Amino acid sequence: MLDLQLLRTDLDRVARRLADRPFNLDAHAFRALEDERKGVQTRTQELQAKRNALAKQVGQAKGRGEDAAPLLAEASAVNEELAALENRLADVQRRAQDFLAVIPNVPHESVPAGRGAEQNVEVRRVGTPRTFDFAPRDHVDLGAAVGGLDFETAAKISGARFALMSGAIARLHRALAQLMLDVHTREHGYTEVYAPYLVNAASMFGTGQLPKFKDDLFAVPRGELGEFFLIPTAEVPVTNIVRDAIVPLDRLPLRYVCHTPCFRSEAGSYGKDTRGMIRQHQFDKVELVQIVDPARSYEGLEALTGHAEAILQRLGLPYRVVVLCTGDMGFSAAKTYDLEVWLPGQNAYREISSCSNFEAFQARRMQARFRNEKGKPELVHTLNGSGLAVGRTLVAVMENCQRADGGIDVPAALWPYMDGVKQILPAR
RNA sequence: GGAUGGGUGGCAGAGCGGUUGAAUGCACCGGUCUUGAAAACCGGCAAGGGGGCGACUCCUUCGUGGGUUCGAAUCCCACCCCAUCCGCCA
Repeated sequence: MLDLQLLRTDLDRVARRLADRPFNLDAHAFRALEDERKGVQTRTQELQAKRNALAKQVGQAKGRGEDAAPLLAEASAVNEELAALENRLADVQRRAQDFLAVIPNVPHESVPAGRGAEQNVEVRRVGTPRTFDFAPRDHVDLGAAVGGLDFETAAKISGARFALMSGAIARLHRALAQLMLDVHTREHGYTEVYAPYLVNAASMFGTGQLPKFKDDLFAVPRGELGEFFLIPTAEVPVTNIVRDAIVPLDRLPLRYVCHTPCFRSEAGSYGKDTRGMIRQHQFDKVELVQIVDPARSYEGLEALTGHAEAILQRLGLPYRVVVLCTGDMGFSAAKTYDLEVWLPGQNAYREISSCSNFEAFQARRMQARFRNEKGKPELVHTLNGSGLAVGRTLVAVMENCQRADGGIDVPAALWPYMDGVKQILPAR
C-alpha cells in the first residue's frame, strides 16, 4: 500500500511513475474522494466533540444534583445527526481504503521503464553454457530415461500440472532443498523457519496477494470463519511474522529462510509451459526473507540476490541476472532482480529466482514497524527472494549435468546429501 | 467437540458506567549526583488521523463486530484468539 500522505502531496509524480507499469491512477477520482473524506471527517469530528462535551456536562450536572433534562435533549439531537455522519464517514473511508489497496508499488528510480520481459535489463552473466557433443535432452526425456519423474501418474492422482517423483530423482530434489537450507543458515546468517502452509486473508492482504490476485490462489473454505488460502510462496507466512509488531532496532535485520511447498492456480497461463515441471500447481521453494531498516534495504537486496546466486554457483549452473523493468514487476515490488538459469533443454535462460525489495509497501499493509533511534515506531522495509525454486533447480541440474547416455552426473555440492550417489544412471 | 479462566500501552499489571488515554512497576529518553559507571533522586515517555504558519487543538483506538446509554475499558450479545482440563486424533 502506498503512503496516503505521498498521494496527497505528490499525486501527479506518483501517477506518472505508475503509468510505466502500466497502472492508471485515477487522479481525479482520488482528489474527489479525498475532498469528500475531508469534508465528512471534519464535520463528524466537530459533532463528536460536541457530543463529548455535552456528555461531560451531564455528568457534572448530575454530580451537583441539578436537572440534566435540557442537556439530555440536546445530546439526543446531536446524536441523531451524528449517526448519519458516522455512517457516511465509514463509507468514504472504506472506499478510500479499497482505492488504495489495489494500487501497485511505485518503482524505484533505478528501475528501467518498459512494458514487458523484453525490456528487462541484463546485469551480469555468470558461467558459460556447456557445449554438448550430443543432442541434449530436456528434463522430461531425461526423467523418462532414468525413471522417477512421472507426469502421467501425477495426472491420474491430481490432474495437469503436477509431478510425481520417486527414487533417485525424489532424493535429488530433497538434496537440493537441504543444500539450500544449509548454505543459507550456515553461511548467510538466516534463521530456519517452519511455517504454516494455510494462511488467513489478513496475511494474504499483508504481502499483497489480496485483494487483487485472489484468482491465483487456492482457497480452502472453513465455514463461518471464511477461508484459508494455500500459500503461493513462503514469503506470505514468513513476512507476516512481523505483522502488527514493533521490532526493536537492535534486532534488525531479521533474516529468515523457509522451505515450503508453494501452491498456485496458474489461472490465465493455459497452454504456457505445459511440458514438464517448469510450471506446476505445487512446487517446493526455499525462500529468503529479510526485515530491514529502511535506510539499508537496497544494500539488503544486493546481498539477498547474492545469497541466491551462491546456490547456483555451488551447483555450477550458468545463469544471468536481470533487473525487471517497470512493466514486468510484481504488484508489491519496488525493484526486482530475476535470476535466470540456463536450460539446455529449452536453449534459453529461465527464471529460477526472483529477489525483490518491497520497501514499506508490505510493511504498511501489515503495520510492521521497528523502533527507530528516536524511539518512534517506523515502518520496516521487507525483502524476499527465492533461494531457490527447488523444482526448477532440479530441472536445471538434470539438463545441465546430463550425460550422453541419458544419465545425470550429480554435482559435487550435493554428494553429501546423496548417500554417495554421484551418478544417476539410465534405467535398464 | 465439552468445561473453566483470560485478552488493557514496548513488556508486566490495576481499573465502583461520568475529569481514565487509562494507576503502578519494568524498559526507554533527558537531567541532578559521580573521576567514570552503578545506585538514588527529579522530569519525560502510546499509536493513528483531522484542523492550524505556529503556540496549539480536536477525533479515534483497552481482541473483533454489534447493542444498551446523554456518556462504555467498565453492562449485554455474537464471534475470534490464548491458557488449562476432559474427549478425539497424527
